Formats: sequence, C-alpha cells, structure tokens
Amino acid sequence: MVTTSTATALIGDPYVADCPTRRILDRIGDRWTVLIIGVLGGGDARFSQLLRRIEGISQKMLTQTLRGLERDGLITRTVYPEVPVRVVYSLTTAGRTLLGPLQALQEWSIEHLGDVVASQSAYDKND
Amino acid sequence: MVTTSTATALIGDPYVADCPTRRILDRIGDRWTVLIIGVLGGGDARFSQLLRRIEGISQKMLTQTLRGLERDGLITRTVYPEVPVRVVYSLTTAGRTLLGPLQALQEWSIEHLGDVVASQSAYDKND
DNA sequence: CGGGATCCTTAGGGATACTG
DNA sequence: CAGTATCCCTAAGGATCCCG
Repeated sequence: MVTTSTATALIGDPYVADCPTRRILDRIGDRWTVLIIGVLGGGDARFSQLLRRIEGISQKMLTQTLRGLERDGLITRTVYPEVPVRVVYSLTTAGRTLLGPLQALQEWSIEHLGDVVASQSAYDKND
Repeated sequence: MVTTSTATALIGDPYVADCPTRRILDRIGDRWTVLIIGVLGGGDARFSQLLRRIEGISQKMLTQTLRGLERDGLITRTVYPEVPVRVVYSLTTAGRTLLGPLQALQEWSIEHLGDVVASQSAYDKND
C-alpha cells in the first residue's frame, strides 16, 4: 500500500501481493486440490480410487496434485510394498483442519447455486 | 453416481461431475474472483481502484472477472454518467454471504501458512 | 498398481492500441 | 475513466507409452 489509500481498514488489503491467503489460494483454489481433499475427508483412498472417484481428472493431474498436497503437509502417502504395490493417501491433521472451511464453501454452493444459475440466465437473456 | 459405488456416504461423492460445489469452485476458485470479492467486502470500489488494489491483475482479467461476478449476481455494476464516466462495483446481498466462507479460508491460511512453508522446505531438502 | 517421461495441443491471459 | 478488440505467446494439462 504505497499508493495513497484511504484510512479504511480494508479486508482487501491483505489480499494483495503474496499474502498468505493468496499463496494458499493458489493451491486450494485449484479445483482438483479441493476435490481430492474432499474425497480424503471421507476416508483414506488409494491412487486408483481417487482416479475413479474424481470424475474427469487425468492421472497426470492426480499425481501432480497429490505431490503438491504431500509437499504442503496436508496429506500423507503410504506405500505398502506388496505385489502389486498399494499406495494409500490420507489427510494429515493439518489437512483435516481444511475440511471445515471447505465445507463452509460447499454449503454456500449448495445454498446459492440456484440463485447463481437464475442470475446467469437473466443476465444472458437481457443486456 | 452410475458407477458401482460403495454404500459409504462419502463427503467426496458430491464433488464429482458437475455438482454445485464444483461449479462454484470453478468460479470462486479463480484467484482474481476471491481477491475482488475480498476488496469489495471492504467497501464499494471503482474499476481503477480495483485495478490498483489488486496487485498483478491485468485490466483484461479484471473486466472479465467483474463481468462473471455480475452475471452470477454476486456484484452490481453502477454507471454514473458523469464526465469522465464513473463506474462503481458493489457486493450484492448474495455476494456478501460469500464473505463468511472466504474469511474462514483466509483465517485458515494465516494460521497454517507457516506450517505449510515449513513442510515444503522439509520436503524439498529430502526425498 | 502407481506412477514417470515425452510429446503435443489449446486456451488462458498479457501487452498493446483504440473508443465512447 | 472504463472499458473493447487484437494479437500473441506461454505454460497448463491431456494422451500415450513405458517401467519397477
């Protein structure tokens, strides 16, 4: 905020640049990330299970997103050296704390999707 | 859910396909969308103000995102036909209801960014 | 089974110039 | 001031093949 800003304590201020929210959003803003966390919130899952449950995700994106989440400490990756190998992904304690905020978002979505869609229709007809 | 799924009531199940959450996420998952809503949560703003406050956004993306939000009924666009013209964006009532969930996410970010960064460092050094 | 490596496409988004 | 219209380019992501 070098620019001449009003004295108003904007909620927007912390959003600029590389504030925490922004860095986290770059991660969880990713559609796949949220979906994966959502699924794992319902219980541990194997790679192939995630691949099947999350409709539309490619194997590449699944791998990539899982790596990112593991790197962030939000999920763990456990390899069972059987034949064939079995790999199980689980939420960490930190990862589980994300479920709350995400559920809030989910509830908002369910509650407002109708209005949003209606608004879109109206917008598209006019203007 | 045509696929043979287990009876488990997974939180993940509603995430697949084009469930409400997914459609909303495609919108608010967008980094700029969240930032704009955040700024407008602090008060109405003009186009140029948003452009300055949201560091890194291009004019094209700002316009585009604002149009989408207006179409979704989350913000309003008011034109004051002065010279030069003045355009003010505000959150609608619906848009304001999004602030809660987003703030929850913001708080999570602030609370956990340290851990996430630490986890990333550890992950990068080893493995 | 759970990926890694490669190739290849396309669309998201920046930069620039112009307008009411 | 608040956009719209074009061009252009890069990097995200899909498809495919292969391996431990």
